Amino acid sequence: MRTRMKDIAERLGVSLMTVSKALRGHSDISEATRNRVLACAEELHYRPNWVARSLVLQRTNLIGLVIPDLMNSFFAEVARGVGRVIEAHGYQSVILNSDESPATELNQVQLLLERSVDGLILASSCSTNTADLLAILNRYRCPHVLIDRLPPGAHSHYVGVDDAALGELATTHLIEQGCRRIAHLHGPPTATGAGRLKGFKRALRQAGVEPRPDYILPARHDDVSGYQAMMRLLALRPRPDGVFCYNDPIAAGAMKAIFDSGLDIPADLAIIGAGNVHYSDLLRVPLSTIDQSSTQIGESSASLLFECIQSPEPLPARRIIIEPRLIIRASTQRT
Amino acid sequence: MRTRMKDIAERLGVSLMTVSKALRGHSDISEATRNRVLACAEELHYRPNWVARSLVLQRTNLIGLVIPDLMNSFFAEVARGVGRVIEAHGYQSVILNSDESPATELNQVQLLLERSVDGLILASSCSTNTADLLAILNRYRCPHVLIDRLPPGAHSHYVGVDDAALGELATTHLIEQGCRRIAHLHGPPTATGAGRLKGFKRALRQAGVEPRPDYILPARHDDVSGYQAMMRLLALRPRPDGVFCYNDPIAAGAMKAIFDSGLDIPADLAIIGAGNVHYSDLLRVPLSTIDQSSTQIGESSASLLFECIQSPEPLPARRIIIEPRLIIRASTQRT
DNA sequence: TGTGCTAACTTTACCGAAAACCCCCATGCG
DNA sequence: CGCATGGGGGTTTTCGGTAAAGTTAGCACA
Repeated sequence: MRTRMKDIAERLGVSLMTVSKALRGHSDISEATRNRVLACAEELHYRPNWVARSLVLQRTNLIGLVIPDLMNSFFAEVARGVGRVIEAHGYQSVILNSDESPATELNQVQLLLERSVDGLILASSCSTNTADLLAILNRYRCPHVLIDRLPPGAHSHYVGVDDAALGELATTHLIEQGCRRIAHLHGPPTATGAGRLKGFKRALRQAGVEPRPDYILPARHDDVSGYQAMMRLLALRPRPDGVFCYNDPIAAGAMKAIFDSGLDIPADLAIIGAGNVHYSDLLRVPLSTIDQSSTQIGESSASLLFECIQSPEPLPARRIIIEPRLIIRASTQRT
Repeated sequence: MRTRMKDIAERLGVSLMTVSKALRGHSDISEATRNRVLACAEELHYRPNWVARSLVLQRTNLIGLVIPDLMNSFFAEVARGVGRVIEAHGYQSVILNSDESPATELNQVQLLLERSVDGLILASSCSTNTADLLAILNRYRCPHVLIDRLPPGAHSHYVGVDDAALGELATTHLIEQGCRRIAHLHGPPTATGAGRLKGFKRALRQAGVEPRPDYILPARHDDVSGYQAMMRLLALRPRPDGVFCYNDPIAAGAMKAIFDSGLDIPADLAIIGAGNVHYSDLLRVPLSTIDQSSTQIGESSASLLFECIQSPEPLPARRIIIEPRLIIRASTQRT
């Protein structure tokens, strides 16, 4: 049986409250008593029970982290960044994988709130139907920070990259590398996906090229879907000579499709992704990508969340927008 | 303010207990009363408070998952497998990254136990000094399953691959591919690392080759350390012509080192890893590896953990050993 | 001698839910 | 009419800890 404060109190013949105060270094306990309590606690291996403490303090020291895909190294890095910051504050995180499903996500958020997590960091897979999600978040008045994806209509704290700028940066780079028939494999229909698509189109128009609808195809979010989408793209005539992919896993899958078709990267097609996952550099052809400072997103969102948690009243919504950085590797270097 | 059962009770003019029973479908509440309670709960958006429930039920519906490196897709896949099983049971997981540090891990396990998690799944980074860890686990009598790494002296439940068999399988494959000067980059000094090393040596001796000590070098667990270790290996004369790497990230880093040195894979050196992370196939040269059924490890360990949680008394320690499977790709195909 | 103050504890209330146990009244039956 | 039965609910205690409000003894001071 686990030792409780009560056990220590009985053993020492003092009241429970004395033990409680002594353990927390309260001032009105004598040095002698405190030492007796501490020694006894040590001897009985006393450890506080966080559930009980949470109930009375109305604080669980737990935050929820909901992300769409832990297998994507981008989000794994975000999680690591979050973990580093919160563990330094004595917090831990419940990490949930929504698998890009808005329904699953809604359910997971609901459960986290029932658990009374002190805060929430959420990379939402919601696209259009965000009302329910936002309603729940508001009802619980639970501090939360959205990351990577900002659902339309949300006026929450947000940390992420400027997606239109990201799309423009990637696409412009392809144009500068001499690509003329540029395609886009877009991801899930989130604000992030929409922003990148918008930047893609804007860059093309700025270069005097009208985006071709048949060059814009949906993928999901993983390499398998990237492979499939790329195969369909390769069947088109004229074939694209450059592809901007929503993220690196899709780009990696797309590259595999290109090799399997006997084509060359970047000679036949240039490829660029987004996210700069750590293995991009190790791929068959090192992948050009747009860095989104994944670890920094994690750390910043966690820090921001703590400000919210510590603030007695809600803070005005803050947006931390990270500048996308172009990482040029072999997959786009045609010269 | 969040709705409590008490609020419903007051609003309806019944006792708190009536509400509690009605919500849980207890038999001694009339249909009429139950419906009134349910309607009111709906109207006030009542949601149970899990902290309070945990305190009285002595059950948090939370399990702890401690892994050495979430950035390694192998462990991300394990986490996904665990998540799938436990969420179906209404559980969630607190995921912690020990970063291959035994001290961090010990601390994290301690904290999880203070949180009264109902169970623990642990891929321990402990090598020699496992006494503290095992003592704590035993003291709390918290059901736990070790995965991937079985510390010496532990008589806990375990799910993992037969590491000696894995090392032997990988090394034998290199021998069969015609490699004669075979090196090994071993990982952290865990039982897993030791087992793979043992299998490596055994395979060599079976082929009548005495393992050369200078061909056995330590790496940590990530691609960066794999790169560095490989660079040292490449400086040796005669140069190895085959390398078995502790895991895929190390192998990926090693491959990069080989390319950076202007050598060819597999013509100059054949490389094999372990873990079969999902991007192995997308690397510069698709990586041969040993599959460890990561998702299955996650699912099996979670299922086993639930058996422990549900069993009134401790189950005899069970070991689920998964057979390693050889995945042959280009990095070892010399013919 | 009485008063006030303070150090060092103790008591009481509470956090939100669940379980054990008690209670009241209607009904049935001999 | 008296008693057992049971449906439908209420009271109290418990979980392990915290906060605020007592309580007691000892000492200083007028």
